[in-house]
Amino acid sequence: MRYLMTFELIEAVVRAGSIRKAAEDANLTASALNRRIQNFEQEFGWPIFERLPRGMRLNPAGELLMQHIRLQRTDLARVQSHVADLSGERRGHVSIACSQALLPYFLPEQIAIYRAEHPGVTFSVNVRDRAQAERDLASYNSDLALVFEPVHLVEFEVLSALPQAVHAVFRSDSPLAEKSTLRLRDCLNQKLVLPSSAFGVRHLLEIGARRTGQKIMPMVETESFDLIRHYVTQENAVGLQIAIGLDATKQQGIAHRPLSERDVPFGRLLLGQLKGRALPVASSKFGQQLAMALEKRAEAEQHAAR
Amino acid sequence: MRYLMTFELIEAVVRAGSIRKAAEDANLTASALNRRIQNFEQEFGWPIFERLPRGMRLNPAGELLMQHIRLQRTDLARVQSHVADLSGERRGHVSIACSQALLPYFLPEQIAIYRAEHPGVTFSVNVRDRAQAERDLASYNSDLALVFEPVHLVEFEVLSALPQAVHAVFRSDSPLAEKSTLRLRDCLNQKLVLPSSAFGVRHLLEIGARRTGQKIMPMVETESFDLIRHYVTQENAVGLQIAIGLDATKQQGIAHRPLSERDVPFGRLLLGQLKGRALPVASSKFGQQLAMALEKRAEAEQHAAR
DNA sequence: ACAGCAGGTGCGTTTTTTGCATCGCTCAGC
DNA sequence: GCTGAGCGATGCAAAAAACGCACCTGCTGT
Repeated sequence: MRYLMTFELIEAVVRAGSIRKAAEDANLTASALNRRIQNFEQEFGWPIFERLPRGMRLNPAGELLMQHIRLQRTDLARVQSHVADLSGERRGHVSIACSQALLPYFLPEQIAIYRAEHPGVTFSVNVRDRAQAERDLASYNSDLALVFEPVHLVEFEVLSALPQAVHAVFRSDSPLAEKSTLRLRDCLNQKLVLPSSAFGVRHLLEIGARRTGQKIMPMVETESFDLIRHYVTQENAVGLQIAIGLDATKQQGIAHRPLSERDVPFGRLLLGQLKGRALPVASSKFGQQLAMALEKRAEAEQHAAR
Repeated sequence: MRYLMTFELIEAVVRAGSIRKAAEDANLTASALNRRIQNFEQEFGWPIFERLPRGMRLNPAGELLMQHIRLQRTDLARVQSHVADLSGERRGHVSIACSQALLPYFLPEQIAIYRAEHPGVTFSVNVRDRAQAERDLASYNSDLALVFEPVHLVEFEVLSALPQAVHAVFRSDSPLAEKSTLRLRDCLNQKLVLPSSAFGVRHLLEIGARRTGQKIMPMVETESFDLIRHYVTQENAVGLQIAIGLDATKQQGIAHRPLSERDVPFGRLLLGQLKGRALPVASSKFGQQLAMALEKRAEAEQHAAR
């Protein structure tokens, strides 16, 4: 889009930190870029950059303008997406920020289902911790967020919620597999493989441990849910994570059982978008599909619990 | 804004209905304008106009684009307003759609109060009936709406509400002035000067008349509240409108009394904006001032009723 | 049949944007 | 305390984009 060029160049300067570097990235001379920015500031009415000896930095007015630029671009994308939709073939791009637990089974399956219907739609999946996922929405870097136990929930519009029990995962020959529900004390005297404290699962466990006066002493602590799932097959240990990241039928040699809600509270897996934002067609429809899938899963889990 | 020129030209074509007329309005030749639009459509990816033998009309894609254009422009105005605000002097423009009853006393006073604080802020006040005020918000033609008994209330975010009794207005020497509250039947046997049926006051009166089985037979029916107020000084007649449009201390020779709520239900005077929209600073602050003024008035009226 | 008005186009002219060379300034490193 | 590298700003000529003019085709109402 030619008429958006100035905005793109401004963003390039923000990224690069100086006109000269940005000009190089954009295949322009520094002088041309410099002039565009000066002209824009004149039209806009105020400077948007601070001129520092070592480059350019946005001033407060520039920060406000950047919000506008991002909104503008994503809204244009939304319009184009709508237009593409009403002219037949659905095209577009869906960007989703999600917790790690969604990566192994749930999201790949859902994306494949959607793309089977609409091959013209592309996806970007970004792993974000529960705080950063919300920031991603607010900066228009992601259309949707699917996160376990989000932190702030301001500017976060919940599209669907799925209660999730914390599950213990272990070798399928472990005696723990004999029970259908585990107590926290069943796990705490085992060798533990846990997510680090930035994660929602760990947060819930700490709550549970505090409530029952027990102490959590992990043997291995990691940021990788993948490592947790695989480590328990190496050593006879117990890992803890949420149900949606586990599927014993798909990984040989492991089993998992929920922890009783009496010991560890349920967490919530939330699907959401930025409050008040109108999503592009593809993102909106994919969000609806996810919401339905989550609901179906909620029913299935409720049924299994009875 | 130079980079918005294309959008303005597109709007001009939409308004004028043809390239040639729009070109004349914009001090351009038809060929130049034609090229800009063709270039834009190429960049956008789809045609946005239908080419008719008698001119141009937006196609569905164009309608979607127009929404984007309007949003874009108002959001830019919001950003500029914010920037102006943080650089000291508050500037900007407030556009408000309002019912006729606000014109004589309430709005002039409020605007004057605001402009005494912030002389850099300009206003546009548009009289709209209760349905059109809501359309004005939706099309970004007005920032705020202050309307009596709005119709749909979809996309309408209520900022403040003031219950309003219907008042009878008459010459100050009328015997009606002796009572503090009037019954509907006190008025219906007088010569009546009423707003026409598009107005909320009339709507409430019809409800009241139907409820009490009486019949409304106006002698003069008008769209001008101003005429109502002045006519009653000419002939010994009774006019009906809402309290906020009346102020006996400011117009000599007239008096007004509320109709009892038992006969005619209270209406609601609502201050609102488009749902989810972020207003420019000036409009937002003026909205807050209006809300406070309405609340103060509500308290005063409640006090007077006791 | 024809006048009137619509959008589209080829081409020369005008305006805007760009690239190059260069200036003045700041600051890290010797 | 000097120096050189890096920064933004600017004068000027070249390149690119936008524009105005003249003219085309197509449709419609009379």
